[in-house]
Amino acid sequence: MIRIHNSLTGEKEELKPIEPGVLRMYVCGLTVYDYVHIGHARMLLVFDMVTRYLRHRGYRLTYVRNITDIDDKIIRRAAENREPVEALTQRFIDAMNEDCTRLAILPPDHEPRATHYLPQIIAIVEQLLAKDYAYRAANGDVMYSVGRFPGYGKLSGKRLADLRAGARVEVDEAKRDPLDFVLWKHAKTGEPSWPSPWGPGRPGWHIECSAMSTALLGTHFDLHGGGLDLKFPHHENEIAQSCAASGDCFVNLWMHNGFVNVDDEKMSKSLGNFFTLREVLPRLRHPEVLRYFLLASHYRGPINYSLEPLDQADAALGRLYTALRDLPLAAAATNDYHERFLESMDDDFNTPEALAALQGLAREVNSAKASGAHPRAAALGAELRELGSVLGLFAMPAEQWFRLAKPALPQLTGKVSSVPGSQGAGTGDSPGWIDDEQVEARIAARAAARRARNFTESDRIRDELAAAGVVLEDKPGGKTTWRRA
RNA sequence: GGCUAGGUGGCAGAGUGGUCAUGCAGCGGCCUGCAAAGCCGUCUACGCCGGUUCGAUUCCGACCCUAGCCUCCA
Repeated sequence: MIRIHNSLTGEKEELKPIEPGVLRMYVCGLTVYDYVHIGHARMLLVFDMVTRYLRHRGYRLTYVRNITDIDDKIIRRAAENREPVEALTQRFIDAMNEDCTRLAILPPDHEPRATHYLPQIIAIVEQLLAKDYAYRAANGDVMYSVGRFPGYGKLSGKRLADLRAGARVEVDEAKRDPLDFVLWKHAKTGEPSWPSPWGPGRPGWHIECSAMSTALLGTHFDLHGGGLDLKFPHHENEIAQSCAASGDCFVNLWMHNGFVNVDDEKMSKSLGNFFTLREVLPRLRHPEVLRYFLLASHYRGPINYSLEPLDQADAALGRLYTALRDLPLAAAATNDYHERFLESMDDDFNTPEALAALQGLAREVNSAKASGAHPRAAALGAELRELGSVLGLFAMPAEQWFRLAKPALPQLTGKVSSVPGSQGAGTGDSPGWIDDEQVEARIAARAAARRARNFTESDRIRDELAAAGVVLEDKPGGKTTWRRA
């Protein structure tokens, strides 16, 4: 039984598919006017993990993650760059896809773009107008009338009166109620616009998601996700729009992932303290390190981006790969750790606990190896690899992991006033770098010295390699393996 | 001000009414020519004050502190 924390009720609930064996999930994706930062990466990764796990559990899941490719910031950025909106958005969509590929984030089944769904958006606004949930404001915008929707505030635990009292924004003249939000913005000169029954304009942000989710998943589906910051007002508004338009109950379970913080402060574009994936990834041994780091905390809690935990993730993942090393192929064994892994994941995707199970499994593998129980080690190792892959880990053979070096680039931390470039990235051009063949040759020379019991010489070679970032490990039987530090 | 999450050992981070999270780091041992890796063992914990209880880090209440949302934001 899979239990998931539902933001709507604040409690863990059993996952009950609307249609047996089938799940439909919509996740609010990115607004594309800049590169993907670590906060985005966490959201992408969390729902990638959810997707992988639910499918592992046998559900036929349809995963939709939208792209907002028209909004104020996009228009502003395009104007600053003196480039067409479409060129800007396409550039960053391509960049996002590249970043996702690097992080082994599976593509969603559908990735709708707001500008491709104008007819659906217009249709749902018309429905809302017809049902009197919306009105045409004096300035030409179409507004949603929040007061007309009884359930407003349920998701975010807010009351209309509190919201009105706490309103810190200048009340827009066009609004009947300060909490009303825009469904359709009338066109301003020089801005992209589409024809509509209310004249040329463009959609408001919230209505896009209602239109796209309904178009692709229907008026009632299982799961809806996104970052915690979207809970209010974005998701609250989505509920108001979709429920009012369709009369259906929209979404069963709402999931929200926690933030990535820097110096215990939220990382965001507006605060200017964000790190893009393009800055961070070249500083890691492999993107899997970031995946491990993010999975090592529960998806709903905050996570603080800093160097030490990233190094710890590197070491912890390396430990897993060490267990996987030098194992023949075998059928996976099932054991207590397998059970523990599933139980942890079933319990609201407790990935830290699931990783602990993988670590326990790794210890079993190592013990079996040490005691010479090779078939058992191989079977447990196969199990470890299989479970890890459910979390998107172990994308490469173990041996390959140990050929990767931890880049010697300055790390990104603290407030970013000026972001260091990623020049000098790559493993091949660090000072003192020696390639794999040279390493093998030195190891052969050392082996000869050791056979001659010339330990002065063999230790000299080992020190020499250590200086080049290569660590040797002598195995029983005279074999020597190596890894990059 | 309103609402919502949190405060766990040197670090990160799970979890639980009374035996173990886990990883990194430390220490001791085994292994090794010496190392490294691995294995075994081990030391630092549950914000503060009360209450419930045979017993609370875990339940309840007050307090302190932190973050987030209430405005675009994963």
